[in-house]
Amino acid sequence: MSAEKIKTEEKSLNFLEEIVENDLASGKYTSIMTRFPPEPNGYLHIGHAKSICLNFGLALKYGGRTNLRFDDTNPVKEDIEYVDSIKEDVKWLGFEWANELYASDYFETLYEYAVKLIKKGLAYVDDSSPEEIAAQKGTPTEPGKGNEYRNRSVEENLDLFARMRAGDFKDGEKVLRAKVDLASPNMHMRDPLMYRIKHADHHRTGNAWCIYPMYDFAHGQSDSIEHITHSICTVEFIPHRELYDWFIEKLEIFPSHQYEFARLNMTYTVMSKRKLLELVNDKIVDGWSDPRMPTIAALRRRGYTPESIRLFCDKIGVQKRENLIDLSLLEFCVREDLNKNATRRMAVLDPIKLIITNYPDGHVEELSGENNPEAENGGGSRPIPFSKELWIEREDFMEDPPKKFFRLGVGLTVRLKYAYIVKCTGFKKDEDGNVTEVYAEYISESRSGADSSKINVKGTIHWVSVQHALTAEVRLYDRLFKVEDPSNEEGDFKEYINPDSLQVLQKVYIEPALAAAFPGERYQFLRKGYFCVDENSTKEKLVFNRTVGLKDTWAKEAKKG
RNA sequence: UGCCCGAUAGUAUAACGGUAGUACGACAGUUUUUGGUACUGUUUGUCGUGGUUCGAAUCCAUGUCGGGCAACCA
Repeated sequence: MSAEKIKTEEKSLNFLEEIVENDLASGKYTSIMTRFPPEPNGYLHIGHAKSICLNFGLALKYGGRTNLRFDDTNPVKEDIEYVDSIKEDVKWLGFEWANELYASDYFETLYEYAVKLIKKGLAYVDDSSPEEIAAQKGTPTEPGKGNEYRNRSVEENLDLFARMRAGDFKDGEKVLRAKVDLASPNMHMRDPLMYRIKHADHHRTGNAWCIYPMYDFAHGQSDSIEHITHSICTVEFIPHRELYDWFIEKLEIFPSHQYEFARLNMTYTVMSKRKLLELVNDKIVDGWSDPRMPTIAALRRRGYTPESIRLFCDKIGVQKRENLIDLSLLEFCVREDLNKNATRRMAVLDPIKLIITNYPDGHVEELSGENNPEAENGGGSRPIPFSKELWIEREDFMEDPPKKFFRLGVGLTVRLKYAYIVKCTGFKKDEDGNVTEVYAEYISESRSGADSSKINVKGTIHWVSVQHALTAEVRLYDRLFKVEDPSNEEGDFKEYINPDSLQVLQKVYIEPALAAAFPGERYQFLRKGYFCVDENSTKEKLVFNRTVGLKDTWAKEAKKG
C-alpha cells in the first residue's frame, strides 16, 4: 500500500499536465503544440522563465512541439533589440523552438478573417472617439449602449475597412469592432476593438500596414493558425477567454484552447515590465542586465545557471492562486547546482596580513588544492603557493574571541586550508586601534596530506600568499528592495529600494590559479560564496560578481550574541 | 458592489470522498581540512458557519478575505 502510494505521489501532476494527459488519453489530440508568445517590448524576466519552462516543458514531456511567437501587433512599443534578447534568453535557458514566428506574419490572414466577420455581420467600423466608445461601453453594473455606426451595412463596412487599410484615415479616426453583446457582464464582450489605425513603422512589416490588430484579434487567431492545442497564459486573461472562443467559433477555424496559470511573484523584487523599465530609465540600476534585476539577462550575468533556473521553475509548481515565492528558494536552487559544479578557489575579500613568524624568509612551497570536493577525484587539483606572509580575512581574527569562535585569536589554532595548522601568537594595531597584522607560528609536521601532528583544530580558514596574490574587483549584491513585496506597499515602489544592494570591493586578493579566469566562468570562493567572472572582466582587470553567498550558520550564531 | 478567478504550515505545492504529505525556510544535532556539502530529527497547516455522508481539504449552500475585469496595451 505505502509503496504504491509513494509511487503515485511521485507522479503527481500539475493541473496543466493533467489537462494534457486527459486530452491525449481521450484522443482529443494525438500530439500537442504549445507556444511561448512574448511581446518584444522588454527583456524577459524570471516570471517569463516560468512560462517558458511550462510551455516548452509540457511539449517536451508529452512529445509535442513549441513555437516561439512574437506578439508584435503594436509597432510603437516594440523593437528588434527585444526580439534578439528574447531569442538569446530562451536559447540560453536550454530550449529549442520548433518555429520562430511573428503575429505580424499573419497580418494578411488576419485581415481576411476580419473581412469574413464583416461579411457575416459580426464586425463594423466605428467612427467614435476612444472616450465615446468607453462611455458607450457602460460599466460593470450597467449595460453598454449602441451607436448609429453599429448598424452600418455590410457593404459600407467592407468599403470603410478597405479604406482604413489603404490609409484614407488618420490615426484614431476609425476602428473596427466586433459586434458581440453590449450588455454582456463580461466587459470584453461589449463589442471589443479588433483593429485600430496607426501610421507607424513596424519592426518587421515596415510601412506595409497602417492598421494593426488588437491583442484579442491576433493572439487566438495566431494560436489557431499554428494549430496550438494548449494556449497557456496568465490569469489576467481569464476574462478574455470567452472572446477568444467567440472569434474562433465565428471564424470557423482550428479550435485552440486557452488555459491560465498564476504569474510568478518573488520576494524583494518587482516583476512588471513597466516597473523594471522604470528602474532602467531612472538609472536606479545599470541597464536591463544589472545583476540585481530579476531579468534572465541579469541572472545570467550574476552567475545563475540555466539548470538552476529550470530547477526553480520546477520547484515553484503551478496553480491559479496568487503567490509570492521566497527569494531563498531561487538561491537554494543555484547553490544546489553550483555546489556540485563550481570550481573552488581562494579569495580574500577583506584582507589583513598574517605573518608566520617561524616560517623561513623568502621560502615558497607549492601546495596542492582539489578543485571540487563534490566531484569525482576532487575534480583534479591546482597548485597553490605558500609563503611566510599571507592575506587572510579580517573577520577571521578577533582580538577578543567569544567561546565558540573557531578562528584566529591570540592562543587559538586553526588550519590554513590545504596547508599548515598555525597558532596565533599576537597582533599589531595602528594608532586608531585597527588591527594591521596578525602573527602566528606554524606546526611544520601538520602539512595538509602529511599531517603527523595529531593536533585537532575546529576551524579552517582560507588565505592567499601575499607575494603571489592577484588583485581583483568584486561586486557584492544584495536584494534590490528592503521590503518583501514592494509593489504592495504604500506609495511609489521605488521608495523601498535597498540602498546597499551593491557593494564594490576594489582590492580583493585572489590566488594565482585565477589569472586565466574568463568572462562567464563560475567559481566558489571558499567559505565566501559563488562568484561569476563579469562580462566586462579582462586579464588586466578581473571582475567578479557574487552570485550568492554560502549558507552561513556562524553569521546567524554571531548575530544571536 | 455586476461578472470572473482563487483560498491547505512562514512561503510554495500534493492529497481527485478514506491516516493531511513534500520542498524551501526556521530550529536542534551528527559528520567535516569550506561554520559549505551530506545526513538525522523538531516545529508550524485545511479561511468561518451550516449541510450531504459511516467518513469532507475534497461535494453543496452561505459568509469572509485576496486577486482580476470598464487601454485605439499585451
